[in-house]
Amino acid sequence: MPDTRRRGDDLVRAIYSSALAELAESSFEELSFEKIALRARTGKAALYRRWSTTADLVLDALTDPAAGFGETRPPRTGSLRGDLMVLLGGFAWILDEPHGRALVQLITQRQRHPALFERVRELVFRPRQELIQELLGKAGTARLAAVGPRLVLVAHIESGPVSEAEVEAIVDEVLLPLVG
Amino acid sequence: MPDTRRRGDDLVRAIYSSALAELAESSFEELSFEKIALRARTGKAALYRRWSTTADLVLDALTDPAAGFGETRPPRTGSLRGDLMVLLGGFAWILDEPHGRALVQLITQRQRHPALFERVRELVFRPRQELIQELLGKAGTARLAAVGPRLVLVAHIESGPVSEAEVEAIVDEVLLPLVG
DNA sequence: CGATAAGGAACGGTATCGTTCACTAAGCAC
DNA sequence: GTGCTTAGTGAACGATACCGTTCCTTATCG
Repeated sequence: MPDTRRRGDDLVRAIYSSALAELAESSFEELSFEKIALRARTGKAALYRRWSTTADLVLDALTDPAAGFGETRPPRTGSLRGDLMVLLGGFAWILDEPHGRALVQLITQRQRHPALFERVRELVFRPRQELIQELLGKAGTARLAAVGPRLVLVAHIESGPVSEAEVEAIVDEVLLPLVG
Repeated sequence: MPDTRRRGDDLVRAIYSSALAELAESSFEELSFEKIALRARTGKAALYRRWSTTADLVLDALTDPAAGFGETRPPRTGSLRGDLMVLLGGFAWILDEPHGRALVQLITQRQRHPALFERVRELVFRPRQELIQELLGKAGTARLAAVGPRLVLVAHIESGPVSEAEVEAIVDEVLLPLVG
């Protein structure tokens, strides 16, 4: 039975994954090295050797490209409506993924962990907002470009997973009328 | 030194106040009978005599009219813009009050404490949404009426207290164009 | 084979838990 | 007022869980 003990990056990625999964299921306040180590089936020592707080660990986990927040490319479907649907639909989808639910837990941490919150904003909100602002052209102020992602986010917080139909409604009833 | 020991409703209101204050400063997960009792300068026994979980306590605290979530009356300033400003401005103001910050802590509790979240929705979101929908007249769908409060809420979550100018921008750049 | 680091158990320390106790202030009946 | 009943105060309890750290064993890699 070879390869029964993970090392290095292999182990680190497993830890990241466990941390985000744990975060998605509970809350940042309830995160602990103990639970993360248990879920990753490793010892706490391996964690303390690398990080000194759960905030540091989560910060690294978010930054890791493998987490899936990396690139957000412009859709180019041909129509503004199509592009908005792809961008916001993708956002809604991510929010329901494990690592996306971890993100949702972090948005309430602005005051207590500014660095963590800022990282979330950089990884999730800013790239989408910038893309949308480009799509909207000269009509798109920063505030207007933020409306779509923000509405999707609150919809998710209030009612859970945001359906395609809901995204459609946001695009058709709010965003398009505003720029048309 | 008379009246040094509170009883009944007097004490209960002090407990409610302490619970919401404690919640505003930390998070729902970190709430404990111990902290609430300490802040209210009473014994834990007085709390356990009335509630069995912090969720029950907070639920009652929110429901208490003295908490300040009670009435939300239509503004009637004469103009749609004025009415929207009053409603959304008032909402933004509440979110920065102690009991409003307690509310913000609860909006992430939908999955773990549905009853608690539902109460928050009833007390804060629904009344404002209904009033706005009335204001908008026949042009106002439920989804459209929710846009204002939702944008104010996310603005608060992302950047802290929402200024009058920010509310003005939401009204002028988003809401009014949508119904004009 | 030797150096490194993972696995896992154990440590003492701390926090909160829910409960119980004796004490005494407050409210009520008379 | 006096006395009785109710209930808030405040401290203590043992139980439990988890904290962050350290230890020894052993797999992995060069």
